[in-house]
Amino acid sequence: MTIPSETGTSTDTAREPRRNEVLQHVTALIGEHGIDGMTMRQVAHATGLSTGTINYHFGNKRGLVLAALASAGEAPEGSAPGGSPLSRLRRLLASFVLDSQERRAWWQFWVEVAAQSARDEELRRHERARQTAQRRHVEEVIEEGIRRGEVRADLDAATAAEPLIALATGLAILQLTAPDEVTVRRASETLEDAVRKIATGNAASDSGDAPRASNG
Amino acid sequence: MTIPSETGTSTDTAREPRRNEVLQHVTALIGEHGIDGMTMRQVAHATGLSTGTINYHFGNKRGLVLAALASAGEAPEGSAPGGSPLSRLRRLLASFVLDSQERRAWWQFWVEVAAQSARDEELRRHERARQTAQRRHVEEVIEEGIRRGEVRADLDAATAAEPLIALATGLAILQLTAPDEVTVRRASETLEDAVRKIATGNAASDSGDAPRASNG
Amino acid sequence: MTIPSETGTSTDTAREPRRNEVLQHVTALIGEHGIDGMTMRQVAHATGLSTGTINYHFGNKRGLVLAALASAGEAPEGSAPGGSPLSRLRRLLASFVLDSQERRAWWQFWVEVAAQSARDEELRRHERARQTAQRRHVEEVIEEGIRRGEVRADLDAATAAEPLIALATGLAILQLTAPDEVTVRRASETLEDAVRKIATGNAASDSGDAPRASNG
Amino acid sequence: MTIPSETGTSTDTAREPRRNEVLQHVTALIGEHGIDGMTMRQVAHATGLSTGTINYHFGNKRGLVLAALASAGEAPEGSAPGGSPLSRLRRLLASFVLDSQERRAWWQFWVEVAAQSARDEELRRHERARQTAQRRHVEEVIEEGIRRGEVRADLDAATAAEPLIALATGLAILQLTAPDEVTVRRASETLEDAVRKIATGNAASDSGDAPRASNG
DNA sequence: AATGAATGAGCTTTCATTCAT
DNA sequence: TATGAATGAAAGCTCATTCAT
Repeated sequence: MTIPSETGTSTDTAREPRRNEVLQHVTALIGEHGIDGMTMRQVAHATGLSTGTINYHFGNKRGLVLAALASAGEAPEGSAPGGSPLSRLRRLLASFVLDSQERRAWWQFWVEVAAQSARDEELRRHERARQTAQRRHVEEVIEEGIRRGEVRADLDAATAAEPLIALATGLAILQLTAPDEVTVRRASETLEDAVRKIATGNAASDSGDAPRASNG
Repeated sequence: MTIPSETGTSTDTAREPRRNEVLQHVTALIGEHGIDGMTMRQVAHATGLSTGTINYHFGNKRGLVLAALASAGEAPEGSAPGGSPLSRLRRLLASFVLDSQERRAWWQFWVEVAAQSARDEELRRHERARQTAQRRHVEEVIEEGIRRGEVRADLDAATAAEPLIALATGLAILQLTAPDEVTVRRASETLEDAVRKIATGNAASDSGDAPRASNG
Repeated sequence: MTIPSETGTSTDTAREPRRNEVLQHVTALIGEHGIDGMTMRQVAHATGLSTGTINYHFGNKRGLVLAALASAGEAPEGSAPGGSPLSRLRRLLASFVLDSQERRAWWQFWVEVAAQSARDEELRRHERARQTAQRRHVEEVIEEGIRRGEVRADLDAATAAEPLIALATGLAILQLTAPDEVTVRRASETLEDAVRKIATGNAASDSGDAPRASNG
Repeated sequence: MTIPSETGTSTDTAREPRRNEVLQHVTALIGEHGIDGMTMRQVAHATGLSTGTINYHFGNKRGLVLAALASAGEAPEGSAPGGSPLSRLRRLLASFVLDSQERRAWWQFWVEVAAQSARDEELRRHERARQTAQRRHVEEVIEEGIRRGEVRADLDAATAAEPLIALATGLAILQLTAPDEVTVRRASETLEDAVRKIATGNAASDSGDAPRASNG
């Protein structure tokens, strides 16, 4: 509750540095135990607060989870600004590669939210908003890539973004289920390949032939 | 009691028609409430049995979920045999399009299992086995497609299958989060497009603009 | 149930060799898990029968326990006949020394029955009967010992038996709680000492001074 | 709330008068129904608390039983100080005479613990500690009796204590199994007799016929 | 704002017992 | 006789939530 109104950013408020700290613990705990599996006591213990205090500030468990979802936003380092469109796209897609504990933890959290979203209207709204924002972001990057000549001009940004994200998402889940190095590396290569396929070759390293063609 | 005569697909439909009936209820209930959210009492009520009986046959809730996962196998109508390789591939990918309540229910079940798998070794093994079988199936279909000239010969079946499934999986989740007609139709088109891109055009309709112009 | 009427002994019947086998398993299981802790399934598994069969023959769990109590009678080797009165007494008291797994198991069974008896009228009757029989047995042995001049003539058999058994019983429980060699040896010595104190010295090995006096 | 001012005996009566109240109920309930027979709901009902509260404070049923065992310590009025050594010994042994409902209840609790101890390492440790403390107490009383000339000087306190307690324990169980006045009176007399046998006659009444005539 | 003891509904699981075969 | 699937009451325990302090 009590979302401060006057401070600027929505992610980290001046008067409530504690709040985000709590929500980060919640995100981690959900990734570790699932939404239903996470208990208020675990949150209390992790944050050093009491269950009473947690409920006092977030109303109830649902409010806490919702707040965590709103706060967790997107995968770490997913949308750092700067660089050419293609390099930004690569960086964004790199956040779908589970090569660090941090990334893996975030995706565990996400898949839990996705599962719950399938049967919870409000959660679904949150998650859909996140996806929409992400898709728009990719669209804009692609559009700018086209303007700069880094991306093939025959592409439609509005059509190309969604499959790209879907592919990345599918690969993320695959890595969640098969958490070995080979799977992670293959996912990374597949995503690089996907970028290569939409690139003109003017700014990207490769424009070669078939994706890793290796047959007779 | 009644020993089914014609089916030879499932693991043990032999003398336990009741068993599979229970597991179908479990699959549905997990899709509806999540694994943690499903209660043994719900299962008992849905099946018309008592909780004692459920536990008598499946050991405990975990055993029940595991059995359901093993039984749920794959998305409905996912791998019906017959037809040309490309049409079989289309049919398989069509099971990732959530255009019926049955499909949607199955994918709700699946995403729940995927979430739980991220933190449960045994579930992960099950799910990984399912994915591996699915990938092999797609690989074989593509290989046969290549042999028959329906699929581009420059493709490597072993490499092409995984991204295809990942794309489809990502789209399935997208449809779960945004369960509207537009999203479903777009997912369907994206998958058809993906098939078109690997087809030669001899057997399937072609839109001509392959991601990159086919090379020598 | 169905106690055969025509066969001779009450302990082992001609037509039902199985019955006593079952009850021995029950005795062992009670010693291992307690009365409440023992389950009908354990009995079924141990005997190779089904729970239905067990209940068919003994009515219910209570009947089974009662039958086991009646059958278990006394500590193993407790009342083998033969030998002089004093040696028979020593042999009987030796059954209170937990120097074998068999004895220890029996006493675990017994203490469980004793605990339950404290709040179960019928069990109490059984146990009291066993104690009475045991006391009479000791009384008779002492009386014969007096007649033969092996036991001090100033003793009253009716008064001396009970404390002797009580001492032995108390020591048995002590050994149950402290199952180490020292405690067992000390119990054995204490009982030998008790026998020595009632003996005249004519037939027993010792009539020495204070019981293990070792001070000053 | 109310911090007791004069008692300093128990472990933690400090700021938890409620705790001991609960444990007394537990002791009584175990005596009445046995450890397995006592339910958490019974405890909740008897104490006026909820099962959640009981588990909140004691962790689980096992923790509750263990706490009760630690708290129950010894038989009521067993070790009140004051008086001559022999009178203190008599008073202590009197706690093995089940002539009041309170005593009987305590011994029912105890025999239940003894039974459970036979197959529970931790319970056994508790019970053994209680027995050791009790034996030491008796040893000290006997030693002081010897110093004061009330107890025969040829006795070894370290050796005499254990049989005395074993005898008393065996009699207590006997009274549990045969809860009639005669048995109780006989137990009382047997114990008085045992005291007489170790007394010199200077301070206590003596029947003169020590088990064996005192030697030079 | 913060606490944590207290709650009680509701969960999974066990188990003696029944009964159609 | 013998079976074992089925039962359902009841157990121990968990946990989000409340509330007096």
